[in-house]
Amino acid sequence: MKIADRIRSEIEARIASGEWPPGHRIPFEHELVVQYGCARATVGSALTALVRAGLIERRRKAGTFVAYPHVHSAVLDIPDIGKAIAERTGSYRFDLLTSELRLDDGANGNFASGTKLRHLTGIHQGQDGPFAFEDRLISLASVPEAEDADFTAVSPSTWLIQSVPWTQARHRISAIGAGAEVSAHLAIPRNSPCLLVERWTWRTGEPVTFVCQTFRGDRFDLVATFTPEG
Amino acid sequence: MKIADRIRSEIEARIASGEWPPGHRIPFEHELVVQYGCARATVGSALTALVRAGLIERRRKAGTFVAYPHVHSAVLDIPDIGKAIAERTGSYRFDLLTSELRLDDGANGNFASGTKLRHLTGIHQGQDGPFAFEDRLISLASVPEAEDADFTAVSPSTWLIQSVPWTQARHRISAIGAGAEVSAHLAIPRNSPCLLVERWTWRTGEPVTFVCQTFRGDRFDLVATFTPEG
DNA sequence: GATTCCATTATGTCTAGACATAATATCACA
DNA sequence: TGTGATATTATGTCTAGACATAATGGAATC
Repeated sequence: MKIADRIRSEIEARIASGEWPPGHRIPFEHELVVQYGCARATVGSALTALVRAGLIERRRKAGTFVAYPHVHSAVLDIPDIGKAIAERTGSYRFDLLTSELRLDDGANGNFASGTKLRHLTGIHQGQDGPFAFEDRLISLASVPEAEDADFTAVSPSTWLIQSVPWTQARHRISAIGAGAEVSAHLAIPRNSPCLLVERWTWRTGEPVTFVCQTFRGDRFDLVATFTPEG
Repeated sequence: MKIADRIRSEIEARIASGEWPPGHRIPFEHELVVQYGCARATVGSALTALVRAGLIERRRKAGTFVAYPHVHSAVLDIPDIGKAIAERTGSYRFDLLTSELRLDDGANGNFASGTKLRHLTGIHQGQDGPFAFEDRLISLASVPEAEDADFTAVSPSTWLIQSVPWTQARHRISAIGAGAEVSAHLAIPRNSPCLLVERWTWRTGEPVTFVCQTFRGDRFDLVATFTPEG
């Protein structure tokens, strides 16, 4: 095991066990250097990792302290839906419902008004029926290749992931009742609880795609984990 | 600006713009050393940060390559519910409904059977009525102080965050219809869509608390963002 | 032609130390 | 007494280079 990792995990353990409570000053870097018999840069990299993980705080001249716990954020796995469904049910298919070209009417508020868009809708199908309904807009200004792509062969999600390197994304996760369209496509009663995931994706500040995915509430959930990132 | 940050952001920009597409080999470290006139360790730390952000991949002997974009993960803000509601509606209150001590019956599957537990239920109240219903178990083996804490004064979430440094958490997010209990407490019709957040929290591998929070679907959503962590 | 072995090469981790910066405590001076 | 200059100290960033490790391409061998 790397020296830096050993230092990090030993400090981590002391914090987790409560031996070093929040606010406690941990040994100075030069003390750790002596204790572990390594260079200061090595200690430094271990401490930097702990800062990233939110476990400690470093203050010049004062020293390094165990951080007060705060509501962190967790890492949410944004699964490749196709892969996730295939793993869960054994098979996966994307059924394209509609595909058209149109200009942004300004209703969505994030594409520049008048942007040429490809508008797609479709169903993510698992082994035993529909899993999710998808409604997607792709900016042809950012991704001109999307105008001619064949989305009956590859699902839009997969195609985009393989074709467009994106740099920023924002997700909104909420619960809604199935509307008329969704209930018909997902074969569930109207107003059944569904998980709605809306995702905006940007590349260099330019919006690339906006997608609304409506999942059957009884067949899907998201998992997020938090660990002091190792 | 730090040299390492400059290197990082310039590489980032080239990737984001598409100038260096996925699979492209970026300059060798020793070339970047010459280009930026800095030490190899500095280049290395910039590249390490880019690896963490998932933008590049380094292979010994082969070089460093722009990573193929993949559905990664996003950072989900797990809000302090009280704070979030207060910000959104202007006021917040936690109404404790029930509070009892009991032994784990093995039904939950994550506490050791027979663990002494504190079982709490209550309502998160916003300006215009109930926001969420909470059902929580706290392990008194891990947090003995919870036996005597007064949860009418401080909400359990707030109390726990301030008292117990936790190290691991797992969240499951799903959409469900309001059951009898929830619909009564949240003043919504039965089967209304709700966002269900279940959270397990551990400390040094020991389960600390398990909470089910059921949010009114029409009043709450979660936001997750992804950016190549800067 | 196929396989094994080896030198080469780029990254991975580390050392020892330099200089910068920010925060603190102390001391001199008004 | 209060204030500001100064020395001290711990972290922040960086350098120059060492040695380790893994992957690769090609040479030597079967």
